[in-house]
Amino acid sequence: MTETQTVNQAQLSEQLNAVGLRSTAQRRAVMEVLARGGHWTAADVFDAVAQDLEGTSLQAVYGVLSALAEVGLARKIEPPNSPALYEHRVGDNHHHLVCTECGEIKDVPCAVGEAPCLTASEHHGYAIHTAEVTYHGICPACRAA
Amino acid sequence: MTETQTVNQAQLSEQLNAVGLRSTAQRRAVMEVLARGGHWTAADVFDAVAQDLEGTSLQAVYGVLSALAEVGLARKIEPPNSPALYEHRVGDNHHHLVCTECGEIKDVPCAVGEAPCLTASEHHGYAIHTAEVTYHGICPACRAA
DNA sequence: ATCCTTATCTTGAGTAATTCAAATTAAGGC
DNA sequence: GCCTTAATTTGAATTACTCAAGATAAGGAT
Repeated sequence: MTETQTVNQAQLSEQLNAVGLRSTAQRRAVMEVLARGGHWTAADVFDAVAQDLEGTSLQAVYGVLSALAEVGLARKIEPPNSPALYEHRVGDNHHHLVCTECGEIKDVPCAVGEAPCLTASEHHGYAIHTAEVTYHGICPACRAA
Repeated sequence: MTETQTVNQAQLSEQLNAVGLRSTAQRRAVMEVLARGGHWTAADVFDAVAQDLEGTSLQAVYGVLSALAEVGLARKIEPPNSPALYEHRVGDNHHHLVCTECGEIKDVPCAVGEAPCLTASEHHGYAIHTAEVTYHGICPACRAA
């Protein structure tokens, strides 16, 4: 496990340096947490990070998360009625399915192969770089209730 | 103009009653504002309403907007880095184009005829009722700068 | 037309998520 | 191992929104 840790740390440092960010303990810790998969609020990440790295501040976590999102190492999603969520950015273009009752969020692969909705019919002169699809529905558990 | 006002008021009352909501001055005022088109924050609506209808509270505006959104007379959108926006619900299924620099938001008609992305490839048992597409890009003004 | 019930609005306070700013600390090139 | 500058800590502030109790007004019944 110490071995694995070390390997990860080096990989994380590389990733950070590659995008021009300094490799700090806080950033590596946040990246490790996100790498576990799933969707995390800033507070969730803070709690998880605090276990490994005592004395980290919530503000630092906010700063790290937005830095990572800015350079594309993490993805920020902002669902209705929920604080912002962050996820480890895997290269795929996946979307989100959110339950309008309980707020649960699931990943769904991009509907038709790659980026079906990436081309807006009228782009108003915008240089479009991403398209995000959010499906709203009711999850099985809430339908039952 | 008094004539037009009267007509609008009656139409608005009908729309409200049709969905089982009481027709109040505040609700009609908010509906008139939204009918002007564009995207409005709760605060924007409040400012606009306050000119016609003195003594209206911001909380009332919040209440009216969520009531209207709930019955489908208005649509709520929640863009990144911006308070929630409301727009008059026209029946079309249009989407939004948001500038990642300045936050400006444009409407775009649904890309391929009707609801191209409405069908998620994996629905995880959810009953999906809407799909929302948000395009992220840079507006002409910000590209120039 | 007036009363009565209940939805809606007002007033005032409270909260959660996030941001700002000044001082301190630590990365990484020299 | 310095030195510059980015990043973090600490503490406070702000924004967007929600909650709750009492007052008001819609709209059906009388």
